[in-house]
Amino acid sequence: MTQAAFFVLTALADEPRHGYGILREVEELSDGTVQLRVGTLYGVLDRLTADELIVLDREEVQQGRLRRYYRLTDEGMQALDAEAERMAAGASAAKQRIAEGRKAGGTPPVTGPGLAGGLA
Amino acid sequence: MTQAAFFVLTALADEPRHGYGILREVEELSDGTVQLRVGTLYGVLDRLTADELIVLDREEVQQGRLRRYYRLTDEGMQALDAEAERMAAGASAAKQRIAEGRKAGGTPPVTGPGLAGGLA
DNA sequence: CTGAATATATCGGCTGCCGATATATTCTGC
DNA sequence: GCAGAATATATCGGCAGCCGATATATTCAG
Repeated sequence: MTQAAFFVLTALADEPRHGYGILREVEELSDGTVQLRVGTLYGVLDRLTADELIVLDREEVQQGRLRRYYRLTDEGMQALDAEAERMAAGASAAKQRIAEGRKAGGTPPVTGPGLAGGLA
Repeated sequence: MTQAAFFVLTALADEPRHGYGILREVEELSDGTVQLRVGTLYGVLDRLTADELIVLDREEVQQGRLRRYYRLTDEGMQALDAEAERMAAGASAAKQRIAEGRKAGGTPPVTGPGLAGGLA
């Protein structure tokens, strides 16, 4: 599962949303750190639909604008749950290793010699 | 940052490793859920080196086989830390939404200023 | 009327993952 | 001694997927 797909599923996890709504929701729920692009969205939506992780819930015409709402399937919910689990485990493993690396002495705080040059 | 890059950085977080060692370490630390491929590895290694997130630590010839050890730079450590934070936050957000979606219209979540982001 | 926001969708370029492939040494089993 | 697996490096081409640019259409603010 790609990052984009994960965040689309997450945005749909609590309630059905339409494309543009997903775009804003992803940015909001990630605190602005993830910016799902328009060009990415529809490809992801098509793939997730083909994989039956989401389905077209309904179409509404509101104020002259078409809104196409998608929602998670049970399979999509399970996939998201599993992926969230993997991500949490990965993040946890990384943090643990960072801590181990710091105390392991193998990484002396190299703020001395090499840092003067900075980036090349 | 791609998934592959994240796991390579994680594998290097506690101590320097060589390519083949990274391959096995990623599989082990992810409990077999992530399988970093050989064809993926060297591209990732080159990119991370170009970005100065890792550096070539040393080269050893052990039992006739060349071992090329890489280690994290300070910048790489910071990047990994930041990425782990983002992943933890993403996983946490997903799980929270799954719960909200399941109870579907229950008590609105009172997420105050201190969001449940799983901060370290 | 213009520009921004809302809302949909497509296309081409580029990045990046992965299977296949190549090379070389050591170790295990027969 | 030889075959096959494991260790260890690296490259290449195909394909999937992200993203900027672009197009269309309506509503709202100025």
